[in-house]
Amino acid sequence: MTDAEPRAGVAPQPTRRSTRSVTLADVASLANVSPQTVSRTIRYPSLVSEQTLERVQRAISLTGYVPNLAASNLASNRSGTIAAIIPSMSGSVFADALQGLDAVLSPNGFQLFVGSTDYDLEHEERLIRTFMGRRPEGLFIVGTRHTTAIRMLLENSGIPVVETWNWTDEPIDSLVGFSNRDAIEAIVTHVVGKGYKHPTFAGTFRPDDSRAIDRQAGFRRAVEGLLPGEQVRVIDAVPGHGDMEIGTRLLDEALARHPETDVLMFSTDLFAAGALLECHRRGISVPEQLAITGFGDFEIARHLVPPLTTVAVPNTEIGTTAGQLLLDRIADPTAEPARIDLGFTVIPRDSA
Amino acid sequence: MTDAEPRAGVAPQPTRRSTRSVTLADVASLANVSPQTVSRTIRYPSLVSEQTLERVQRAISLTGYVPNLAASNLASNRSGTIAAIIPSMSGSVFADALQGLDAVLSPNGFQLFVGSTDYDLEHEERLIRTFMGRRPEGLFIVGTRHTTAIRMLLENSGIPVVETWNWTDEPIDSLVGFSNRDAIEAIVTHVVGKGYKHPTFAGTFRPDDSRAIDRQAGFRRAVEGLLPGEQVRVIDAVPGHGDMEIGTRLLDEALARHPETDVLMFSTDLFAAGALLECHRRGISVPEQLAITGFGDFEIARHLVPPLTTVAVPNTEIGTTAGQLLLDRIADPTAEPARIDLGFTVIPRDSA
DNA sequence: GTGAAAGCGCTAACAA
DNA sequence: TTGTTAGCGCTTTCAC
Repeated sequence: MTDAEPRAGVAPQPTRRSTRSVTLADVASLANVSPQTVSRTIRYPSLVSEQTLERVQRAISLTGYVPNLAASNLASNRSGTIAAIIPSMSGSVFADALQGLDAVLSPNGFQLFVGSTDYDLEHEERLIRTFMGRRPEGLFIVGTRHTTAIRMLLENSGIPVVETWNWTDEPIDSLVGFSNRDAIEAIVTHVVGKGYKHPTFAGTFRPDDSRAIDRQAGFRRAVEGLLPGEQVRVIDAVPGHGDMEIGTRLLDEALARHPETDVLMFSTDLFAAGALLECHRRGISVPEQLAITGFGDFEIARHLVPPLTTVAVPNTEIGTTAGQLLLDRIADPTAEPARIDLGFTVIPRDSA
Repeated sequence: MTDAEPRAGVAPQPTRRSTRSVTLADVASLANVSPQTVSRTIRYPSLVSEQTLERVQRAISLTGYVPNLAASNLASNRSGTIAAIIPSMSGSVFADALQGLDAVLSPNGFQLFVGSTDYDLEHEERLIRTFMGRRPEGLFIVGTRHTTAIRMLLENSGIPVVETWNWTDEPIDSLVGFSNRDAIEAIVTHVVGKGYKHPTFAGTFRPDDSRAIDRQAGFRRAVEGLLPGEQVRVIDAVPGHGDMEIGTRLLDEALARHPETDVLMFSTDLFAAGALLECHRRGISVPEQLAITGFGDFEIARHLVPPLTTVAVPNTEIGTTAGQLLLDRIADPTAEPARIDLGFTVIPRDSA
């Protein structure tokens, strides 16, 4: 017997290691059917005979078979995934939208890939490029401002894309959001109607955070329209650890730089809450000495003393609506892209 | 010319449609190199000649090639994914951990699959089964209680698993957490040391939320040990919309059922915040008439008036530590599983 | 109702 | 430094 002769009864060396996990073929040979029949049993149980069904199911549970979705994906050209791109995971608003998205998608068999851009469009671009490698069947993204490369990539991707949380006349594909600008304009209109004459707007304005920037623009437009001649006062702070902490810093700065302010309007409820609680501590009475408003209608807004005047926005609904839209367009790729304005609601409370 | 003879110059009909997207082979033929060289150029640029590198990179950008990771996964038996299983996406604590996890994983080329169990172990089981089909290279999971089927599945999965946010002597594999029981015991010890004699514990206690249940157990043990003869008062509420709202309901019930309470201890800061703000509204002075404590050291805790006595737990650090652990064990599968107790810190403030 | 053959797009292993 | 070959585990297509 020479080396060249394979020994009888011994399988030839495989040219590469397998995953060593249970495969369709293993289940098939245990159940004495073809691999194809196992696949059918799993995906279309009604197409196989009852006897086969039973045999295969027993083989599956005996072997602990877990289908390899990468192989399935490759063969079927369907990934069963949706990519979700958000600015940040912490901070509840986007998490709420994700929860809504997942609630709609997961019962329909889609899994969610999540990535955060940290409010950075370059980072967003890298993230999306990587994610596209998974061939997601749909994409959920916060914001309507993107690099031109990403715009092109997504326009040509052939999958449904839902931009969210902003409003634009030129979405890449579908859009589920509201106008942050109009929302701030509405709350400014509300407080001006209440008699306030010297509003100051306060927030953090990262260059790539178009929602915050839209809000600032809304403030500017509202003041110019409603209080002609009035200075447009905007205060910003660098983002840091702790939103309420930022609120107290913004309060400090507003008091120092614009003591004439009669209503301090924040770009989120968390800043407003920090400032309002700081007012308590300093004995500044709200709204008598200084009125305060927020944005977002977080739960804390209605529990604060006094409760916070703010704008409610549809966090969770953005996720569920976008999810449903993606499902519809995956089911029927000829469906038209949609533009859904979920709007906002000014919530008048006692802080202004 | 018979039917059997292929016509000269005409490729045989493909037996199935391709994905119709750009492939390695397309790039290769454009660059006049073999597919393997394209693969190498992408993955190990230093192994190809400068000239080839340039040619291939030009071909890639010309074609807009995006590698198909499902194919890569299948061929290499490496998915580049980590699965993360959390009870809920909304509510910042787990989102913070996810953020930490992603911060460590994503620079190392891993993508995160996220699923939420809604505090339901059966749901968790279904979720994990589905996720395993993606062949994640590691698994991050909140909690140490799982169905026995899942325990077995994960023990035999061959991938590193990190359980988090609890403490146990029998983890499936690695563990990064702290003892919720000890944490509550510590804060009870603190308030008893301050002279309080009639503590009541309040929270929501879902059967599958072992963290909340551990906290309740810690309270019981502490009271029995420190205040012999004292009744162990626990109030629960059904989970609902709005944590602060739950806090006000729990306050109501504590006042009604246990008026002797001198310190009301909540299982999370959010409940405590809701109750504390409700006390303001009702003119109940804190801590004079009623002391209040929380759990978690959320940002709001130090901004409340009076600031909230609570227990700080390492939310984000759980994510980063678990992520590092997963990376280490993926790099070196022979490494020992680790058990890391990140501990907690009682934060004495003025609310108790 | 079931099976055989081919191939999805990539990488491992080996050869040159 | 580069190319060739043989799969990874599944689904599609088509035949029976």
